[in-house]
Amino acid sequence: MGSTRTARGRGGAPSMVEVAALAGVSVGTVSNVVNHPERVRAETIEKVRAAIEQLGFSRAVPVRAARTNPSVVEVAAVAGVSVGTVSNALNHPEQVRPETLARVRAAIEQLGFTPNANARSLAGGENRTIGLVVVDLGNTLFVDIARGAQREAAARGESLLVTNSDRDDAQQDAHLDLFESARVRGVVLAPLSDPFAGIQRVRRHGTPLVVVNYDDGRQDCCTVLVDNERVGYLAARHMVELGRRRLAWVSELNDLQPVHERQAGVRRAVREAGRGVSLVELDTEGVGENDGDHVVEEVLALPARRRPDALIAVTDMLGASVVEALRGAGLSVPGDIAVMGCDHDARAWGGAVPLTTVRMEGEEMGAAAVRLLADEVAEGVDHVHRRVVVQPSLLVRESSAGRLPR
Amino acid sequence: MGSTRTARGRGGAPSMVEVAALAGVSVGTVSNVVNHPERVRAETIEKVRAAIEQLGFSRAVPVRAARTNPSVVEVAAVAGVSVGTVSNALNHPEQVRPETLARVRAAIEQLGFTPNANARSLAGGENRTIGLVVVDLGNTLFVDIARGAQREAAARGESLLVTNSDRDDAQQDAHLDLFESARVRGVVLAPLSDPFAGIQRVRRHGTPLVVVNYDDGRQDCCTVLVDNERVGYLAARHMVELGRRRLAWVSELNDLQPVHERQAGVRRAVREAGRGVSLVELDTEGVGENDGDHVVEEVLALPARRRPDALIAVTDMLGASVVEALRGAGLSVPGDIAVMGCDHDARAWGGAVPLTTVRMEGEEMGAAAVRLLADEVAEGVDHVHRRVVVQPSLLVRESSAGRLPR
DNA sequence: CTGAAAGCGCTTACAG
DNA sequence: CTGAAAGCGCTTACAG
Repeated sequence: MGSTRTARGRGGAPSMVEVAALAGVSVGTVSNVVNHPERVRAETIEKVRAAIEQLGFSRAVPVRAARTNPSVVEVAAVAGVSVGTVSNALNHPEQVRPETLARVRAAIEQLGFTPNANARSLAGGENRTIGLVVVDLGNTLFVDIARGAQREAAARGESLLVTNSDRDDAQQDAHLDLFESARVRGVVLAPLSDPFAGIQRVRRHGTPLVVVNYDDGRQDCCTVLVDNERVGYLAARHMVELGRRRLAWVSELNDLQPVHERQAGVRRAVREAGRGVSLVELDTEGVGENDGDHVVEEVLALPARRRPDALIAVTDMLGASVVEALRGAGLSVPGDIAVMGCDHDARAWGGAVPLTTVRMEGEEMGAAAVRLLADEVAEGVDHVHRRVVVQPSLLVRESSAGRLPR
Repeated sequence: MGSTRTARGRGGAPSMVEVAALAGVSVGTVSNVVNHPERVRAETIEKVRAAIEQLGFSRAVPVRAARTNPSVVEVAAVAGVSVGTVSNALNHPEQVRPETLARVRAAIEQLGFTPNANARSLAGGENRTIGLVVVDLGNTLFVDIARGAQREAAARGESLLVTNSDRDDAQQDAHLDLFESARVRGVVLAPLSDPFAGIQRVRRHGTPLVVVNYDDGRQDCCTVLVDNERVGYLAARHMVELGRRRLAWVSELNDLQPVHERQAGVRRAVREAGRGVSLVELDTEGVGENDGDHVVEEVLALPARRRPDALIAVTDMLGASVVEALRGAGLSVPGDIAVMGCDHDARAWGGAVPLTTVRMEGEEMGAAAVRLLADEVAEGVDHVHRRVVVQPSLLVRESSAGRLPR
């Protein structure tokens, strides 16, 4: 990348690298001459100082230094040992004599040596980094998953690298390949849609993989799931406990597993509530997450005695959109109709009425995923895939319970 | 890692690797025999089939395959070319004859070859990944920064790896070292506190670095900042425009730059508003982000004619806490006192009254950082550090403007 | 257009 | 406890 430049101007000041080249010594030696001349033979000092003189070298704050990293070879030279010993000092310090260790560590410190992880990995050293591919960092659930995974990884002395596929299948694949090509220890995937192809992609190389928040039903990897049936159950039970009697389930009509499961939970709660409580299912095809107006039209079209007094939306986004539409139609929330969502999604939190929701325990999910991955790594070929199901919890806010007294 | 196992049981079914070993051929050849026997010499087919027979090998879904990646050597063998040509097919396809290219690509496909990025990087190949170290993914601002950075990186064909230091200096350092050791193209740092040491840490290796959301005043790297003076200015002007006359600035008394700047902006807006508008500054030492009670005590202790009708808190967290405390004291928000925060922080969004705030454009900040980094990489030693200042924007909600009609 | 060879920076047996 | 040597999987000149 060429030479160094001082902060003061564009002088093109020479770097230690150039001095070393001119003097025919290593950069470590030049550094020693500058910082610790007592460690260097008089003859070498003279040679280096001549080079310094000739090039007009002076230590300066570089604006943008050439990119350069000392290697084990230079560390070994400065410490006066072989590269094998440097490597041992790094990886098996207990096998190195304390004094030798101290000398190596001093050299590392002095040179600012940061081992090249690529070389280390290539040579068969241990890799303690995990990759997490997340479908959408804009959704709170996945941010929570990332945070939980990060904490668990840190607690285990591993590093977590996060990648956001931004709801794009091609990017998701690219990120899986990226982690595979980096030969990370394992991958956690929170996918957009059925991750079958992605799983195959990782699995064919035998890389440990855990899938979060998607049950493909094939059991071909460890999985962390939310109990979505319970999500719906908690929601409907909440409305019943508030005294609501005519519940409505609002969702897009589609094949997504979580949607079906939540719906099943709602039905179960209504069934358990007995005679006085009824359920209307407003699951229309093509209702997007911002189609509250559309939903409200349907609601208002119902005969008065069938009109619901509680709406449960499959997601917070849809719930928030429904709240706005109801208020736009002159109805009060929750006075006329209580509303809630599911998901605990921050994108839905800007509305006028704080939205009741069912929260999935994202941090716990992320932590569980890292634990499963660690087990898979540890167990090797004896590993048997497991699934962890995390329980959701209710979060009551104004849209169902009204403004809280305090 | 040992042998493969079928999904059906613990039979210890043999893998292609073992077949290859027994037959004395490459895995690629075994694969060819199984999938494309027409490509293999009759003699070899016989040898491999004998091995398959002897080991009882059958293609099966492995529960957990041994970890194995084909290398360029195997690709070369299958394609019938040299490894140099495989490399050229990968990196300089225009230099390879179309038919050769096709053969190499077929081999890559067939073997499921994913190049080892570590080896590639070591050998001097190009590295297109950027590292982002973020202080706290729990804070919306940094999630937005990550998303913006990720989009800009993707648009440029680069991969962004995100790491969460979780408000821990030691982890921040570890992550900087992690990216340095991986020899990423460059690093973006959204630091916890003064990043001077961290900057040195990266800079000494000449690695391109951009700092986001912290101005250390030293100009020793590219920086992306929010105009915090304007944050305060927008907040105070908003209150004035709503007709509020006695503003209060609420913050912890400390040395943080953003705090001072926001305060300065508030003062300017009040000054510009002229005679009718006054400002009280409630900046008490030791007021934490949840000390709303404490703040409200101070407010209520003021003589009636000096009691503020608008509170501007330095952060959303403090603002939300103040809202709760005011409501607890029997005051209405914004009826008696309008309140707002600064930061657009999702952690503060659970309260009963949606909080007006000033939003920092996190996505824009992240994107700008990646652009600066790309410039620094492209410009090499001719690079001169720049700073980008992003403008904040007002987000009006109920806590200042009252419930919106629709 | 293709191949043989050197080398990137490490780690790991293996001698000593 | 330490050193010399081989090798990890690539890319890059350099010959052909």
